[in-house]
Amino acid sequence: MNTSSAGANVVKISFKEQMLQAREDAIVDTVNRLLAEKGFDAMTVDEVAASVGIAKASLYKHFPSKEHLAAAAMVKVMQRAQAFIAGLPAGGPPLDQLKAVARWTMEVQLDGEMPSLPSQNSSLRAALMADRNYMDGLMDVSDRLGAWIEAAQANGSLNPGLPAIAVLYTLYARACDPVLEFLKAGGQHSRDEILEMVLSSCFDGLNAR
Amino acid sequence: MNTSSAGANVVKISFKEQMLQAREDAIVDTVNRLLAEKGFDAMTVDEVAASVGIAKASLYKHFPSKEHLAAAAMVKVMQRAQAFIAGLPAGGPPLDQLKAVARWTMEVQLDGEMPSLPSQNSSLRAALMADRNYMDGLMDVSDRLGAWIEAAQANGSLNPGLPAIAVLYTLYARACDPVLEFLKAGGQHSRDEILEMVLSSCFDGLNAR
DNA sequence: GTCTATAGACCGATAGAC
DNA sequence: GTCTATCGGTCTATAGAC
Repeated sequence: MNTSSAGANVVKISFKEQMLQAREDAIVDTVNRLLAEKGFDAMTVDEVAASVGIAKASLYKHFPSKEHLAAAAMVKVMQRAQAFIAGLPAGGPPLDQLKAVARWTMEVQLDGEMPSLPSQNSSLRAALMADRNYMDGLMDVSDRLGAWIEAAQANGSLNPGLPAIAVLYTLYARACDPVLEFLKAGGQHSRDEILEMVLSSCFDGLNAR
Repeated sequence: MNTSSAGANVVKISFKEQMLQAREDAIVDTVNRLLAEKGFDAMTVDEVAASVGIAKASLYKHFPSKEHLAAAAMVKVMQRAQAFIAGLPAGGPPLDQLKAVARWTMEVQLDGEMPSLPSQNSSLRAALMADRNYMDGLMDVSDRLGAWIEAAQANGSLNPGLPAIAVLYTLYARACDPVLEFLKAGGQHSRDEILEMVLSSCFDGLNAR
């Protein structure tokens, strides 16, 4: 095998992989949208295949089960979160960083891009816990948020009476806060107003200050 | 028909109805527990029948569909909420009343007695909206909470910058706040500590005061 | 003997999986 | 495109109350 044919081979493999990757991206995007729209249980694999425009059998060439499809969508969202966090201007007040992340999370949900998974489904939980990419992303995000939480508590901007883990969970919970969809469905407030209200109730609380 | 036979008839009917009512209560309690444990989609009608200890066909003598089973469970929870609200000492500070209701809601969830329904399921939504008892209960509770919210905002204890509807939704959302289950699963905090933390983050906010 | 309610087999639809 | 499992919902034979 000479250099030129080897080169062609390399290009061909790369191209093929690129196609596979592109289709996988299309699948994951579709799954992500369907998960956000209808939730895991209501989403069917047939629907995914039809929506992507490929045969159901082809889906199973990429992902071995419905759970793995959902896990792939979660991985992608987690990577988006990591990218957002990495893109934040470093050195800002930790409280502002936390607020920015909370706001971003809610924006993703309002935009219909946040997969909604049943927290009780055990097979799904197992698939997520077994997914290295997901768990690594989760750990990474948790570490970064945890550091900001502790820094914000240390500098007196965040309530030091709450355990950091409780604060972390409270921030994560904004990703599936039903208040957002309720207010959106009410139609009485703009997207920005909704974001401000929920962000305020989260950080400032319901009490008067 | 003479008086004595009429009397016997009345007693007999009453007894029969009592049996039916007792079984219906058993069904609703079982449904409530299963809904809290596994959610609507994962709960099967066969499972309900087996758990109650009756035949599935007998279930359908009481409730015409799975959705109506869930609606019945929701009605019962709503009635419990109404009873709790009615039992609150009248005349207290409205903010305290709201906190008491929020705490009660979270206790119900922590005790595994809060049905978890998918908010996206349209047939379930339709069944709930069509259920007079449920809607009446929801309106009643919303009216009472709404009055307290406005009173608390008027007396300066609750942030008047938030629309009352946003406050109401935020309180309702405590009934399905995943932070409770996360903290409980963590095992690092007692039930009371968890309640205090979430209640504090809800009313006082995450920020330092 | 009649009548109701039950138990449990059964059906059609649909999902995931291959 | 097929296969199998499972689910919501129905049907029928029967047991027991009266």
